[in-house]
Amino acid sequence: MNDPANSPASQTTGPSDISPFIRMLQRRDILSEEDIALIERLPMRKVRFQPGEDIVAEGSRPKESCMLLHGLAARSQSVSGGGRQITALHISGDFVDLHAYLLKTMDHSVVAMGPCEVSFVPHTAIRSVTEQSHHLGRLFWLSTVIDGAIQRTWITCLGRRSVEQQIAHLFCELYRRFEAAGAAKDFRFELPLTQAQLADVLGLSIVHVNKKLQQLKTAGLIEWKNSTARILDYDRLASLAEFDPTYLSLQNEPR
Amino acid sequence: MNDPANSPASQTTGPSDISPFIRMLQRRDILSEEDIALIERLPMRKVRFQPGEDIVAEGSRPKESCMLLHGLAARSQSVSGGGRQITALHISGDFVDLHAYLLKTMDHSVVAMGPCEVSFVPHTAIRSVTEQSHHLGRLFWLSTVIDGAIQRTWITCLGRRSVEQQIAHLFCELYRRFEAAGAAKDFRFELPLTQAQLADVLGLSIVHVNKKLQQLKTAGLIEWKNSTARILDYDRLASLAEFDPTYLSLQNEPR
DNA sequence: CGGTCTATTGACTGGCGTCAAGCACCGTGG
DNA sequence: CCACGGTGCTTGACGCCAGTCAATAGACCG
Repeated sequence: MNDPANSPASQTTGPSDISPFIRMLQRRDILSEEDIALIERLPMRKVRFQPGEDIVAEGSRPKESCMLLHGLAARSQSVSGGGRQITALHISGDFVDLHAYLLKTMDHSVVAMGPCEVSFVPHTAIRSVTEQSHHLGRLFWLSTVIDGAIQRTWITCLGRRSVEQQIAHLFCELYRRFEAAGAAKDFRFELPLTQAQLADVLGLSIVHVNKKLQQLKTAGLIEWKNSTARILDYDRLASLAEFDPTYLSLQNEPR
Repeated sequence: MNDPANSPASQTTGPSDISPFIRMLQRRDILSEEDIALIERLPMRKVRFQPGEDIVAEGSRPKESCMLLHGLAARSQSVSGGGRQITALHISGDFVDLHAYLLKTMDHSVVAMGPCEVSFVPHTAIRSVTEQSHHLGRLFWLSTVIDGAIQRTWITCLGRRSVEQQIAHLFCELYRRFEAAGAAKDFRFELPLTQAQLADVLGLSIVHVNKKLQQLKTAGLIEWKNSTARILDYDRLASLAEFDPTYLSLQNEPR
């Protein structure tokens, strides 16, 4: 089940366009010319992945971290019996497994949901940049800390919210994140997930997710077909979910 | 419900003993004399809290972060209807809300479970230390990243494990963390939680937690009374929980 | 045109929440 | 000394939510 596609990931050489990552940082704080130059000089190895492929394997000890330039990726932990739980979703501009720079051993895998374009950055280069710019060091740190804030919110959703609320909350979160990344507007965004993958996010069975999705659709709150999601009534959806975007740290503040 | 005790937190002056924090860092990497000196010179404000008191309030914008010197504390998010979810448990030596240094606004509160002794460290001092020592900067970062790893594991437990497994997993995790902190041995540790608080950790009702605890007790796996927990058969408990301590990063490695 | 993947729907079962009652313990005050 | 209220733990009855099993239909592909 859920085995990665066996076609090898295609590796491309040449310069990567890391502007999604720079824009992500600039939404959080002002970058100096030197900071931007440091990032642009980061050595990178660009790789494309097909849906379902492993980008980083659970249990491995990578020597580089991956930045997602395009697509949707997830962190996934497997459990006995073939099941799995998705613990994070990442979009274009996210420095997905930056934490592995310090953790050394992967306690989960990073998987491509849709087609993904990824840049691998050596840990030695990350170290060098953070030692040359305290400010970039803090922004890298911030990136992992925001991931943690999102994870806390997911814990609360899993533990204390109804399934409708969980789905509604996830749609609100993803929309706000895509919107901030410039990848969504007018309450519409690309969501290349299957219902089975969504079930792995929510910790539920496929059947149940399907039925609850129907309810949200017939209630006129969301649409979702052909990998395109649309929020029909954001205010009602957010109030159903008790969604408060503070945890996403979308405000630009000096760090 | 769950209102903090109305007695004001007692504030003490004088030097704090931050050795629990230093020991925590030393279990993860080697500290130089200079690093230790930098930490010992950190300005601190030591405060005691009674069970149930708020150490840091949800929604606040603290100018200092708190280090837990003694006791058990939790991060808690409240939901409508008076419920709450505990998203993390912290023990002696943990730099509990270090992430607030970068996040600025608290998306959750920090609450004392048992009696707690806390040191507040100004964010300006944290910044100064991380700019004086890249190594300490990485270790501070690491501390927040390990918190994230624990949160991921909790997500997987909430989403994809049975209640027995969740409780078993939590007992294994806490024992290994207490043991590493020197606060537990022989499979015995202090766990000053009520079953209601444990229910808020697991996202379950009090009644159900109680019944599943009985099962683990009658199965001869754990004991827990008078705030003292004991694991009777660690191997069976860990295998029931599918517990793999990798995510706790208990290995000492250069970072 | 068959095979695989995804979405959908129904029937049945079991897990977990809610409500409720009762017990044990403890500190307070008559 | 005992009555008391508060808190935490325990247990049973009942109902709903979510999982499992199963079957069907549509989309895409070889």
